[in-house]
Amino acid sequence: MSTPYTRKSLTPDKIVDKALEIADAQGFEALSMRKLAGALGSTAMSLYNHVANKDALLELMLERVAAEIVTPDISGDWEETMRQRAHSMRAALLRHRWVPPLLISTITMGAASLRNIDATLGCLVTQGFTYAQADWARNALDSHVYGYTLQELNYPVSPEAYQTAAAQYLPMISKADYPFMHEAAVQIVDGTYDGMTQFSFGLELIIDGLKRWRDAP
Amino acid sequence: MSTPYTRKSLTPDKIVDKALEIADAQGFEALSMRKLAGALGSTAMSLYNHVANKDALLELMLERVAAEIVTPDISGDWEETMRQRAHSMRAALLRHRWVPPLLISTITMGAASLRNIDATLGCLVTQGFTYAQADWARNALDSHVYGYTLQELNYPVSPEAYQTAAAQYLPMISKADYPFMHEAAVQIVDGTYDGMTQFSFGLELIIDGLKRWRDAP
DNA sequence: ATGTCAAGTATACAGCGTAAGTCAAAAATA
DNA sequence: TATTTTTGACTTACGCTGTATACTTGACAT
Repeated sequence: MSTPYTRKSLTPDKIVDKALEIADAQGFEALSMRKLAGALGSTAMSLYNHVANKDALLELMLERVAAEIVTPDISGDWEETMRQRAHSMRAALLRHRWVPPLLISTITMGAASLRNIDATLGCLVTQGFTYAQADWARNALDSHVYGYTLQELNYPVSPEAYQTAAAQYLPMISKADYPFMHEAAVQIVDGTYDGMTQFSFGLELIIDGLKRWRDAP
Repeated sequence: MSTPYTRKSLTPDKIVDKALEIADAQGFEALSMRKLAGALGSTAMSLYNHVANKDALLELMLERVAAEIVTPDISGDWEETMRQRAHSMRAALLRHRWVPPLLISTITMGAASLRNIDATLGCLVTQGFTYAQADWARNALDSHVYGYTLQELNYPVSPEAYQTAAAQYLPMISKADYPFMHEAAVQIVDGTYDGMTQFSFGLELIIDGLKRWRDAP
């Protein structure tokens, strides 16, 4: 009855595995059905026996990524729990750079996402937040994660290279047109400022504000 | 005298105009070079006499959007200025829903973007922030704008329909699997919570935190 | 009047997602 | 065991995409 197929050389799992591998390594635009099939030693149309279409495949991929995010411990200290969740979200987005652009066009309402949201609300609600407050808090925290990571991914220079990059670009930043950016670049070159924005800065700002809000709404 | 078409009927400006029109109305994936040319009464290849390629067109489009954002008044009160800038950024992103997905893949370093960033730094720096602080502050504020709008655009239900949508989906949110989301939905249905997250909430959280940080770093 | 140059157009190519149809192997049934 | 049914893989084909190449045409300077 439930004897496993020996002929199934392709399975949804294997397909999603390879799709993630390709997207992570070569970017999302490099992921075509033909290429994916080729990497699996098969042909494009064979994939459609296991995956409805490319959008469905995408949703499976996003669900995998969602599963990588730490599920909040409902009884854990909310501040530390939210911190960990935010950092693991950022890590997942950086690991899979192709995800952020898709977060808009694709509504991800898979089990992993829902479970995570539920646990997040749960953690906050059991520690003094109302449901409305918990929803707002999660929204504000997630906004920071998404927005910060978006900017981080967009940034053309790697953190180690800020100083040399600033030195290189400095002559191109017209002091007349962009006086403040120019001065900022100068400060990065001379070491006054290392040029690194920090994920934790905004995160702690928000956590701190949430704490204050909960205690004195 | 009038020939069937007058020379130079196409200009970069006209092309970008129409491209924005199509993308705003029908989404980004609906914008193809052939379709765009057709809407301009021309053919696809004609566009290439005025625009290097589709990516270059995109950059022009993004630059137009960037120009819609309020340029901070350097001598204005920083709190109010940042508030206005954030709101106008969000408005621009909502007006052009196709933008956010592209913010990652396309580095926008056009004049309008640079001018805005420069003015933002300037406003903060002239009011007591160091350059490093100003950079962090801008980054945190922009993170909120991008992240919040991203979630807002992704959300499948319009704000007016939250209550009816919650009532509709309630039976589908398993109380066993997602107890907290279930309760949240209940509270939206019974009116305890209107289900609306608010852009200003997170924004004020951050502004408040920045103020505190500047005064006691 | 003629030559030059820029703008418009036609054709073509490689790639895409995927609908439709074919075929052979595995599973179910007899 | 023999036969039927189901299913996964494959081939072909269609309409779409961005754009390279080559050709034509209109406008203007000499």
